[in-house]
Amino acid sequence: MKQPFHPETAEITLTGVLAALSDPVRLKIVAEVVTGGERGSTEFDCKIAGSTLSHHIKQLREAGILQHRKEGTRCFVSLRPELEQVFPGLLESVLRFAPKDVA
Amino acid sequence: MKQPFHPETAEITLTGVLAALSDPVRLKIVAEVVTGGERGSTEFDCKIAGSTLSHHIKQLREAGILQHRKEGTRCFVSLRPELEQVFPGLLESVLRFAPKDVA
DNA sequence: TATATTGTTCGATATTCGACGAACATAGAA
DNA sequence: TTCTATGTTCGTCGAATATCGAACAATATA
Repeated sequence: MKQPFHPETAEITLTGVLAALSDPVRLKIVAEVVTGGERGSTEFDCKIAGSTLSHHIKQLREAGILQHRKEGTRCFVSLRPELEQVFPGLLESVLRFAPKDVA
Repeated sequence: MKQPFHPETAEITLTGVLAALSDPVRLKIVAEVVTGGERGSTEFDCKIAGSTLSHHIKQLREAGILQHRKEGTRCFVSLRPELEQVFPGLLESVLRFAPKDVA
């Protein structure tokens, strides 16, 4: 059960986080995880190919925004708690305006 | 004295703003403008070519973050006030962490 | 008018990104 | 072991991005 790579907390950068959030699909994923907690990676209703979804989740994981846990054949993503310590309040400030793009 | 193109307020998007801010050079420019008000475009101490600087300023302008004013042979950029109306508090929340990348 | 200053635009190059399908890997089920 | 479900990785494509130098445009000044 090899778990996916996550960067160190010290490697989380502001520009990296902003770049990861600057995509509507990824913003939607983050918004769902923030409001609903951990989600299986099939539960996001994006009309994109599975490989593309995997790509976006990887971007969010490597930016330090998401945790990614494998369990059996399933994958679960949740918000990475260190993000709030590194950039307290940032995510909330951004997601407050998310519906403008995600809806 | 043709003035450069600025998008309509309604065209300012969250993802567009985040993408524009997800670059260290641009983040630095915005930070300087926010703290120091209007600046001549030669006053940013970035060690990049003038054409590249022009490109970055264009990105920020087209994202709705900066105003761009030409006066004679000089150019002056300042924060676009509509940004605060569209996404109140967003810029402050981001720039609070800017030194981590800009310094 | 001629020259200098200041930015912008253009062309070239290299990189990255978002998207897809196909192939692969892993783990559980039959 | 064989099959099935679930994701990941790979290869590829076109589009976008970052960077530079060179050429250009506009304005002020000599």
